[in-house]
Amino acid sequence: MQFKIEKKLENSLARAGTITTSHGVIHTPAFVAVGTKATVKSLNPEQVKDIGVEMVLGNTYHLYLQPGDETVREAGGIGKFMNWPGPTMTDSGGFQVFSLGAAYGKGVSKITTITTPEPLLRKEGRNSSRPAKGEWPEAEGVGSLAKVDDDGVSFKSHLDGSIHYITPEKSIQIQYNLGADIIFAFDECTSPAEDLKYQAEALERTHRWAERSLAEHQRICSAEENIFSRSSLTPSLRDGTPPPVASQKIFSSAAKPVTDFFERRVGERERQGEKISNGVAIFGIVQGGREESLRKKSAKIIAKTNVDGKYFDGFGIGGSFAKKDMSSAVKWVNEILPEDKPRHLLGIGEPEDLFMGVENGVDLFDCVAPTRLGRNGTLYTKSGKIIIMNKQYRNDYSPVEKDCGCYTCSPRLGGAGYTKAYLAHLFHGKEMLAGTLASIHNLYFIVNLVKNIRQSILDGTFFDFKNKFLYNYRN
RNA sequence: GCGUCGGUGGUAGAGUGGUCAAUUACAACAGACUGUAAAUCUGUCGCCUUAGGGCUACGAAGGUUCGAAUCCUUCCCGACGCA
Repeated sequence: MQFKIEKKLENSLARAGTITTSHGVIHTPAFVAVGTKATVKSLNPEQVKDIGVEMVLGNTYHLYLQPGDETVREAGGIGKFMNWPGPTMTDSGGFQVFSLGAAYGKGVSKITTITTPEPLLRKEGRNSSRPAKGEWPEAEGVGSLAKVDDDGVSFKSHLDGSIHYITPEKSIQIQYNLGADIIFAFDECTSPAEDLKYQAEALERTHRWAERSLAEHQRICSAEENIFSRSSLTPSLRDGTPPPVASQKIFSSAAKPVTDFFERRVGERERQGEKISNGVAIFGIVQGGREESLRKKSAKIIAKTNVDGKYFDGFGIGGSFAKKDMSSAVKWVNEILPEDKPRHLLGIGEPEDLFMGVENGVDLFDCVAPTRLGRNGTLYTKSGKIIIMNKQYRNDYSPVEKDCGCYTCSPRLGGAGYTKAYLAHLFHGKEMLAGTLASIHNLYFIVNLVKNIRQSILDGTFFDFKNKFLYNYRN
């Protein structure tokens, strides 16, 4: 992976650049489509591509549970598996520590209104030792499906109740099997309801896990280099016989031929003439809640974390934010992180947040909002969000947005394109097409917004564009 | 014509003397959703209201009762059976 900055915007941290991976180029700032279970919900890859998406984000935890990372590896990696030819990244499962753990059943999410510790929301007795095999400590968190200890996280599968233990090493191993271009270190996303003491403890843990993630990444990719580099690729391996001992440790089902997959990757890298020591880039994740000292400390530590001189290739900024805390947290962090590496603001992507993030030095975003809102009947427009099921749209025969270039809004087949009345009808009728057309529009809206933001950086018109857009958007 | 069963809020359908303005589902209306346990979830859903309550309601009209959607009588309507 390579990151190049094309232009920096004066009087801000904003920059426009490119990330090059063996599967293609991402023009940053960019919005990454979320495809948790190796699918951008309701869309096929061609639709995703036509929308203008340049990278898709899968999830370690979800794909590990179903269909299993081994299956994805055998399929040739997440991109090949889902028939998406472009760049991919996988989240480490760190967010599920939060969403299935501290946040479980509490109505707390990425964005909250909580800005002070709320003891009532905290679980009792957490941070104890790892549960014994086959046991789930119900008493320690009512209904919670994730439990953190210093070594890793116990998850109780939401699919079948089975218990799984994921460590930083395990997360990286799974992510290697998933085979994305960019992977993330395993982290703990904390709830803002936790007190400062817990935030600090969790942060220390995240930092230790960052180093362990990086070390495991190094271990695997150097093993991969040894085993699969051209010079050492032995004839027996080409036949698909089991790889040597070193890789058997890495891949539990070593009997299966894995050579094709790696040969393909090696070949691809060589064809592109890239001098990359490994095809997989790893991003470290900065946490620290809303506390300035913790955020800055985290940025410093993650930035300088290295294993044998190998540093993180980029950075994720994680956490559950109160809206008003987000810009300051992002700014604190990006002022410290090395300028020459990409930063990904994890899970954030409302229009206002995109401007805020870019202005404060963010290069990559991902967010479930466009697809989830779309499926649930809320559509982005330049003058704010609309709920398409509302009565007023039942007989509105105009497109969602007149000058929108998305498939849903554009004239097709000699007609005028889809109308609000038609979308309202599809939603009221619970038709599958509803979610698809709405997701296309919303994803296009957000992806295109970020593209326009990028262009405004190149043109030097960022602040003008921002002010005009937000004025209209907020009515 | 005789007999049987039934008529409940926009719909379906519970309730069969007081805890019933009436379970529930659907529809309707409004809202939420930010590294996806989400094609999900929440609220409202007779009328009025100074939000405590007031008023009108379970086909219609009478009646029994302290009290009726619930029991009785007559009528109207529907389904089925027999003529």
